[in-house]
Amino acid sequence: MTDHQLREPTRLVLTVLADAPRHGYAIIQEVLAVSGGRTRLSTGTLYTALDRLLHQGLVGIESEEVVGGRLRRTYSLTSQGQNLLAEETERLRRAVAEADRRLAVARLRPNGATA
Amino acid sequence: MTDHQLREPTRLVLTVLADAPRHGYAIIQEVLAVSGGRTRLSTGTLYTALDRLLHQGLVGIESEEVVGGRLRRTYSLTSQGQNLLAEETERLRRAVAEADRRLAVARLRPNGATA
DNA sequence: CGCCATATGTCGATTGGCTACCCATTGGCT
DNA sequence: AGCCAATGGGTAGCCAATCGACATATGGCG
Repeated sequence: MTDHQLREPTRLVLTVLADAPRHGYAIIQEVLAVSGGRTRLSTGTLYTALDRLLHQGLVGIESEEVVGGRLRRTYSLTSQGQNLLAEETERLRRAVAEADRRLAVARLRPNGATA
Repeated sequence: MTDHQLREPTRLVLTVLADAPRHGYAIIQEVLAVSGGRTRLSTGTLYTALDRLLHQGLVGIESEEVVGGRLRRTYSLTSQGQNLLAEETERLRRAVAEADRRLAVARLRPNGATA
């Protein structure tokens, strides 16, 4: 199925990787900033998500450098990831329009349509 | 925080209940229509979601009628549910704008996606 | 009669996310 | 010296929502 069902944390990871490659910690900071402090990505969520996205080919490894005996990876969005994010964004745009439309109807009749 | 993180199926249920009360099967049909046949809500998802949403006070029971020895419930969005959907819609609107902005940056430099 | 649409529901497995940990280093405050 | 915050990367176990398959019942069509 083409039904991808991205959840919010995962979608935000792809979003903040869209304009520039970043390493894990930077992704967390960026998501925090973008969401206005609302979405705090935990490391548990992030690294398992990155692992999953790597296997799905949605993100790739930009570079690896050894810092203090540790591997620091910088991740980037693959073209496949870009396509998925673009599709998902279109889907959301439609969902937003639909919700707006229906919420407007609801406001016209404050007590609902008596079935 | 009470970070609700609505998943897509749940959000679509609230969306199609926004303009009019509907019973379960009608919700499934409506979601299918709205999504252009893309999102097929399974009954497993729907009825457990409705149960959850009832307990959370986001949807209410509009009416109940007995048809063929069975209870047919018609659900409606509560004002609390309306507020949540409105908030969620605003959040999504910002997310869409953010994704658009970053995807535009990505298109300006096609070198990034090394994959 | 079999099959499909309508209609409501349960159950087990899977997925993804979350909390809570683990590790290391730099730097500032007391 | 002892501690905390920030930077940086990672695992384990538990939980909630979703998914797929099944169960059940009525009524219409061929």
